[in-house]
Amino acid sequence: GPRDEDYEIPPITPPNHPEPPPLHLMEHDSTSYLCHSLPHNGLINPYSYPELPTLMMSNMLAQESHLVSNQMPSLNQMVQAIGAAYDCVRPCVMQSSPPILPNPMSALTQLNLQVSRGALPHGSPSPPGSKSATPSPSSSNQEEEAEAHLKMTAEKRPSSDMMKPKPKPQKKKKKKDPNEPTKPVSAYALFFRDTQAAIKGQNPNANFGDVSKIVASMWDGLGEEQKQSYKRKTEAAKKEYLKALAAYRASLVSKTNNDPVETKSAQTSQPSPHMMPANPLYSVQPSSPYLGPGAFPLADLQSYAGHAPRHALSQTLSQSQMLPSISASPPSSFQISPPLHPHQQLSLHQSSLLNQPIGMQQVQSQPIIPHQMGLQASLHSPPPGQQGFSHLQSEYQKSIGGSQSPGASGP
DNA sequence: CCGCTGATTGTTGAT
DNA sequence: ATCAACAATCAGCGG
Repeated sequence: GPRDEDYEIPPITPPNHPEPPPLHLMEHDSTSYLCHSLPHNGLINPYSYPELPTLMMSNMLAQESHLVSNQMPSLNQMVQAIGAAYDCVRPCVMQSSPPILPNPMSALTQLNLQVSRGALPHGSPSPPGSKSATPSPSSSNQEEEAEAHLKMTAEKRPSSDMMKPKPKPQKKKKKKDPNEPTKPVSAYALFFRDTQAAIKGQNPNANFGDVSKIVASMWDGLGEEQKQSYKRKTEAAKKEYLKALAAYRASLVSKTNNDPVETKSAQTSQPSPHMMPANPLYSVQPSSPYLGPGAFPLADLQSYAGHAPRHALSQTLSQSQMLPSISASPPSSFQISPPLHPHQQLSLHQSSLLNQPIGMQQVQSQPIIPHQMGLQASLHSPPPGQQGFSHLQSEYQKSIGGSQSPGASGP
């Protein structure tokens, strides 16, 4: 795969971790060249999810928790070191520490922070999007070049001649019949759609690239169960899509044969009496549309964050973050998002709709229900904006040590 | 027939 | 309509 290339294998394995961690630890991120050393730390902290995790992953929670604690110290150190090296690092560290916030937001917040950094007020070297910008000119030159070369080679040479079915070069989108039924979006796309809103809401500054990375990380960290849930939806949609497609084709054929004029009526009636014609997909998915954007995702977001993104996220975050917060405008980008917990609702919905294991688990294992409710209530009312949680922010900071200054807070 | 690879598609938002 | 990063999916070809 494309991104595999990057995986260069982490030069440094986490000394502290005896076992290969489930996820975050190992992140050999692709872009590690930027800052290998601190990969996880950045994430780790941020991802320490206190109670959210219960969402879906019970076991992970346990593991991670302990992991987090272990890493915390190292994280600080690393950060410091890194900071020294790269001047930008401190930010990442900061908030990571909250040991256990009562609210789920913690994870989310962290996430935000990371992301927010992307906004970079001024000159920041290398936003995620601008890969070519190359943050470190001298140091990674060779590597970069090599990489680039490799890429190019791969891109151009490799299979171009060899295997390239390439029946039709169609560079970009091929026109599709407008009438043709839309293909069901992939599980990932679905997930992206949902999550993206939440992420953006929390980090307005995050650009598409950042969001994409985060989402990817989340997706990666997403429990299989959850993934499956998405997949199920997709599958169902696909099924219907197939049907619709068949119908569409049939109608098309008939249309061709018969009368073009009948297109409309043919479509409508042909497709299947019992199924919906226009967009089977949407009708199928109860999740996003009904609950609303952000509902599920948000909750998930937290859990995802906690889960520990494998690679990109950490890197991305660390990179970006570092620069911005350097000086001191933490709060600006760092808005804590309202802990909306629509998640609960969602779970219920899902479970009822498609017996979701997740939801059940949550309820069972998570006694926090009351807690959540409270949060929900508070969050729910206020707009997704950032006002409602301002106090939260304070609290959060407080708990973590007031200032995010890395050096300041010693172990 | 299965696996691998490349190309395509989809997500949002800005241009 | 296009692009950004990313993942899923599709299509084609080789063993």
